Amino acid sequence: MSKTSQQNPTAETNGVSVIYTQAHTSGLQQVPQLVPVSPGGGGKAAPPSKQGKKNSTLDRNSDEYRLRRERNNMAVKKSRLKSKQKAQDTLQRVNQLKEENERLEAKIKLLTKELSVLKDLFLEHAHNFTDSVQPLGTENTAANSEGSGQ
Amino acid sequence: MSKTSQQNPTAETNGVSVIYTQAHTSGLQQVPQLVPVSPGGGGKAAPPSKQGKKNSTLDRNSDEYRLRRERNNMAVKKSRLKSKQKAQDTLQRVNQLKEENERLEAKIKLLTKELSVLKDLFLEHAHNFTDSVQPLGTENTAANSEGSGQ
DNA sequence: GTACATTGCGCAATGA
DNA sequence: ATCATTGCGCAATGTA
Repeated sequence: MSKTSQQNPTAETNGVSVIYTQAHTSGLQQVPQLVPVSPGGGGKAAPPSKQGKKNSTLDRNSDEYRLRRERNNMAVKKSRLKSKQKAQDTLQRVNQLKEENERLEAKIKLLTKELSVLKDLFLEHAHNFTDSVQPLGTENTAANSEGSGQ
Repeated sequence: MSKTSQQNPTAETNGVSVIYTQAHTSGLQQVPQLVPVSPGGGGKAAPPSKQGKKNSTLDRNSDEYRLRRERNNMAVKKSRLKSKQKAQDTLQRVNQLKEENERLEAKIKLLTKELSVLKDLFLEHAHNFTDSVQPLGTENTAANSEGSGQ
């Protein structure tokens, strides 16, 4: 169910993303200087009207912009890694708990059996036991003290 | 830790994505017909060389393209929802297991105590017990049958 | 080969 | 202003 491929890490998938990640640093500046609406992902680009202010700093060509983008990309990667790690941990926790559960159930089974044996032994010789005890004192036989629990 | 905002569902975040999701249907067709390298997300667009074949059907203007894209977008959304659901289920499973664990531990505690009481009782009257039993037969006293073995 | 499912990635909005 | 999260769309890849 998938686990064998997983695109290239960091680098590009075909040979373009890199350009945008490093281009501005070198002299490649192949950035489209006339992008109409940004065909890419969740990106926007140019609200039909209203661009007479901070556009200078926010425009795609700005170094500021690229810097911000790159930093955010790092943050995103980091965050996603963390998220995946957490998910994996949770999954592991489930297995851990399942194991412990089995362990506990086994122990319960054992204790229950042990208890049952002792109780049977008690009943089996209850008469001899009480016969020999009752006459001597007035002690509590407690044959039913804790019964069969909850 | 986030849960209050969550951008607009389906619709746009600022007023552009919609164009790409529906534009071709209406008459807006503001698609950039000269996109150089695709400034968007993981998108590529034009491997420096080699485009003399299926580009006609794959080009951004193609209705086929938009159809495929839209379908994939749906699939992606669905897949991500499923993924999140699963994660949540896993988390819930953890809590469930933790509860059961506590329940089991409590039971073990109870059983242990019960057993301890019975054993004490046994030892307390062991002599009387054996006195009355041994003479009759050669039965196993079993006072240590299961000991404290875990 | 088509259709859907997953996954890595970058963008932008928004939370902290 | 900085980083962290999150919804979203794209494209590659996997699966049926």
